[in-house]
Amino acid sequence: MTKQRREVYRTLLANRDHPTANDVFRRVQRCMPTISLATVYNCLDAMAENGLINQVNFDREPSRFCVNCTPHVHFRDIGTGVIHDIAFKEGCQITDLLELPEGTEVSELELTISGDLPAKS
Amino acid sequence: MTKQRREVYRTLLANRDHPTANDVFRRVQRCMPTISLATVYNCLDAMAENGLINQVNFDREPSRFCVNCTPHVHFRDIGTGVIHDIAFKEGCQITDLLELPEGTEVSELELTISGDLPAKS
DNA sequence: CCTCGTTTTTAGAATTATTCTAATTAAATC
DNA sequence: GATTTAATTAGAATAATTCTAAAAACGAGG
Repeated sequence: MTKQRREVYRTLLANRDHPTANDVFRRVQRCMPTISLATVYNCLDAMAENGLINQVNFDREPSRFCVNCTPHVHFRDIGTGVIHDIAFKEGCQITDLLELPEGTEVSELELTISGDLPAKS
Repeated sequence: MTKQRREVYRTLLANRDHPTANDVFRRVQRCMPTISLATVYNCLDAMAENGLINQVNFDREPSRFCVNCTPHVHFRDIGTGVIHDIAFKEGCQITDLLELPEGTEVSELELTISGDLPAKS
């Protein structure tokens, strides 16, 4: 654990809006002007490998990062562009819905959804 | 519909192994040596927009393309690297498992899984 | 608290998938 | 068949990410 990693993590916690690596870089720079973009990538990758954060990919867009460690999926509201974390209903296992061979071991699962939220009433 | 688009589509149908744009380019070149990579991207994008094919994204890897138009998800076997199409069980709706606000309209949904298939017995 | 071996950071260059541009060619419509 | 429109081409441009090599920071023993 280095100063840089702590600061990157602190920044992610401070604003849980699914920033890109570049967003994180610009935010961390405010407190730590000498940090480099490569370090931010390095920190994010290291944290993602250790399951501390999640890497979120929408199509060909730049990766985003998410500190929410509870099981959830990502929903992009097409109207606003905002990405929302969506939890599973109680006791639901996505893999139960799939025709996976008996005994398959799932190590990564990423579900991303785009759509429109209902208009506010 | 142009010669190039027909050929790109024919190539995808001939080998349903989730090729990248570059893979498709190299395959189409064998029959049509003057085709350009930009055209392959153009054709793939056009077909994906019209729902004729699917664009498949695993993390930060190059996009892959899939001619399977039935609803399904993608499973990468970590051992072999092969991507398998996995169907849903009868009558299953993934969005039923999620805490989505009543009335949410889903327009895109992508589910990718990595893991290990059971050893053959 | 000093040293040694290891890991991380840094700046900048390199890579690579993808997109853009402008000119040419092909398709479709009348 | 002429004309309008859209697609193709080659190559340059872009942008996210990764790599490189050197310097700095870390952490475990002593």
